[in-house]
Amino acid sequence: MKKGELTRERLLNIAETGVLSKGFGATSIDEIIAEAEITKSGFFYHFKDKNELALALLQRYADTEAAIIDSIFDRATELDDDPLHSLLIGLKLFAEMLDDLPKGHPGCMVASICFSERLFDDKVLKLNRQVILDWRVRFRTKLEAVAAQYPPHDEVDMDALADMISAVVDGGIVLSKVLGEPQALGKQVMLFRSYIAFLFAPTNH
Amino acid sequence: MKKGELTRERLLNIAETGVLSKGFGATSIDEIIAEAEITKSGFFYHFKDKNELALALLQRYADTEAAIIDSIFDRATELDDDPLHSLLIGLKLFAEMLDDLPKGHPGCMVASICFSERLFDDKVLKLNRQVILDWRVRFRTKLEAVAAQYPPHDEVDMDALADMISAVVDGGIVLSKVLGEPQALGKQVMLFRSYIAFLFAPTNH
DNA sequence: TCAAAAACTTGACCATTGGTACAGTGAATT
DNA sequence: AATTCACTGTACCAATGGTCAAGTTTTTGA
Repeated sequence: MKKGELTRERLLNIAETGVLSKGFGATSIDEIIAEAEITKSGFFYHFKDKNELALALLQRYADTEAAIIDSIFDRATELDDDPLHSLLIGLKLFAEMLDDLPKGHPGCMVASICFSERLFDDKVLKLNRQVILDWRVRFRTKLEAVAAQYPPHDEVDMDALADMISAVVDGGIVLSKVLGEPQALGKQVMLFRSYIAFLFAPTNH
Repeated sequence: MKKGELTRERLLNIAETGVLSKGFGATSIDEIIAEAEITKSGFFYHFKDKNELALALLQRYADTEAAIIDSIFDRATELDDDPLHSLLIGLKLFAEMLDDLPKGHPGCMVASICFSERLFDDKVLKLNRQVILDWRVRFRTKLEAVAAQYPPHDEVDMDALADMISAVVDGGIVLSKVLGEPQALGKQVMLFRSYIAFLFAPTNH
């Protein structure tokens, strides 16, 4: 890796910690450059403004979260290849992973941007939307595989159901942060899992 | 009502619109005073700083939201006094109300403060926590009444289940805002309702 | 109706923040 | 050896959140 890329990564790491814990506005460029031991001009050499920083931060965040989710659900499929069981196992592994995070989930970049003060430009907002849509596709696929084998016991909009995991995670993060109870997030995911179990429960006849 | 209180209300109204749509940081005092046609000193006569503004905003928001929820669920109990049916009716009325909001839900003040840039003082954070806990109590009471009559088909933590409505609403607001789909919120509430229906479904034997 | 209190205005000032502009420099790459 | 990369340094700008002191008008209660 080149030297510039290393500095860029360092800046992103520092910025990410700040943004997720305090929000975008509270994370000043002055603060970032002080910690990174670089000058302001150096910072703007890498990111032409805060929009570009947000874009890079969001992209990186989305990629790493997607990788984590994929590895968890791949593992779940290894353990049981039935779509319903694998989904339920995946959700449990996911909840356990969230519970095991020592300081709780660091925060959701999507929600941080959503509630952020400075209005970002279209590029950032579009990417934010895309991240949610990617999660929708990711879970919709799994849900459809489940539904094909286990007909749901309620008429549900599959997109909305797929979105529910995003909603529960984001809502759970708000709960955890506001209540100061890191385990709150994992519990919410387990409740969502409980819903999935009911919705697709095999009919014993 | 005294004149000062009227001005204070006007300031709160303007600030609320700004904060819920753009976040705290993007809602500048200059902007608020311009719209209210008052001077900066006039503003600081009413609120000594942004913390006090946040406090007043959050308190008012929590009070009005609580009143809305209570009136919806009171109405639901009028329609059916069975705890389960009344809860399900209430959730449906709630979802419909959310769908009927012309511009979608204006946003959650709790989440806005949670993700807000400027770090608020302890008073604000404590009140934010209290608002979530009030919702917990409000729904826990209803859920316990349901559980007493209809034993749940899964071992669930009642506090977490009560918190789930907060999580789903906050998460749903994020979804609605990021996707630009105001109906997303109501759909999430309906999915939560679907879960409640499964969880407490009467056993037909 | 009159004095006191409430509800402001005027205006000066300050630190922080995001950002721009531009000239210059040492190290790495080609 | 030339060029590009990855910065530093300095100077500057507007907006924002706030503070302070002093003065003025408006309301209100006795």
